[in-house]
Amino acid sequence: MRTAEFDTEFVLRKAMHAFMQYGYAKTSMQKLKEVTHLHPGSIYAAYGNKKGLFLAATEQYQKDRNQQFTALFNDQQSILSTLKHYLTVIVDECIEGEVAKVCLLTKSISEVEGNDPQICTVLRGNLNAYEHALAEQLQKALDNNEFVSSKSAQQLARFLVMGIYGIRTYALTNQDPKSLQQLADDLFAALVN
Amino acid sequence: MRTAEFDTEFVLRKAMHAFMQYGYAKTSMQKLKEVTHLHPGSIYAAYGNKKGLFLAATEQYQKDRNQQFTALFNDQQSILSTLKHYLTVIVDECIEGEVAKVCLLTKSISEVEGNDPQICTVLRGNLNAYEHALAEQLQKALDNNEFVSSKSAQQLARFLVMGIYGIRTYALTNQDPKSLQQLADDLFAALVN
DNA sequence: CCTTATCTTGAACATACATTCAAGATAAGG
DNA sequence: CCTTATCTTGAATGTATGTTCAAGATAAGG
Repeated sequence: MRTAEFDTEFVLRKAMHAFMQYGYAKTSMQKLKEVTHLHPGSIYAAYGNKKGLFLAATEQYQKDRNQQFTALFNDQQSILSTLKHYLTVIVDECIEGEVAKVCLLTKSISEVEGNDPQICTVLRGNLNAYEHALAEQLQKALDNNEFVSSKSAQQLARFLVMGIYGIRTYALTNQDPKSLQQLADDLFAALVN
Repeated sequence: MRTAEFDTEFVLRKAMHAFMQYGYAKTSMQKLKEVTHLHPGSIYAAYGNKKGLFLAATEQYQKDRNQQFTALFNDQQSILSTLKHYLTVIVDECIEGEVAKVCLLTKSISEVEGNDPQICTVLRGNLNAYEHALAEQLQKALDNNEFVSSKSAQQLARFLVMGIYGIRTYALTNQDPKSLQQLADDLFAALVN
């Protein structure tokens, strides 16, 4: 008998970043070999194929994101102030030089849509879960009377994710931090008004 | 002497739709051959290579989009009501079955970012021009006193394109027409309030 | 109507890709 | 300490890709 040697989280995070940078199609097995320090045999033994590795990397991404999200929203601040802070975190991520300049989920679903329905379904599920998590927080904020709104938490969450997706896409055309932060501020204001 | 036989606009629109459906990397020359009814020699003679064909298709896309935009905003309606209508047009486009389900520019820049700076620069230019065109319309609406705002036309336009990018991305996760239309309505309301 | 320049055709090419596999290495069990 | 199961290694494979090119076809000019 023998146990696997490589660190799964290390491998998946390295793969994840390659997929974020180059996209699904343009991240070659060659590249994945290099960044993970794994030989083809090991990759195929552990994940089946490139798609399997991608889906595993996606899962790791979702885990890491969830942890970041929970850590932020489990502090003792008001939900709204945490949300405002969360938006600035996203803005910072969008700026050149960050490790996670884009969202792996939206970038991948945009690329793969029309090519691989299976991957799309997985990504859609993850993104819907994200929207749901935001809706939960907004519902709590409404319950706490942190703000009032004519809209439901679900509708507010939908608007919020739309804005977040929009900021991330806009950042591909304009890297000016002030413009991005202003978008985040305008989005927040539109939400609570 | 001899003149080229194929219809440039036909070819570019066919290529354009293939790139929209499959993305830049996953649209093979094989596929482009099929949809354009052109043989490799003709494609390479006319456009140099796959990238050249893509850039030409992008140019055609921009032309077609500009025409649609100008046609909409040159009617005699108020700018705001035209804008509201424009948003519903975009929502309709997002729904499965439409010829142009996604925006070629944002889809491509998202995919190619990190792979091909040259293509990115071209796409960024096109998207900035789009933002600028919206800013012009909003400035006119402000000048006409169609609405008042504490924000500049430029800031409003930025928020608007963010929303449009966001709706298009959100549509990849949720195809429900009512949800999408509601997003468009909320976006419009956030803009003019 | 012949010439010539240019376009069309499609087979051929080199490369890059995802994937496989057999040989070698190594950790756990007895 | 030997056995055996499993992991690691990396060369090899087949396929798909973008691209080239020489031969054939055809429209314009004289």
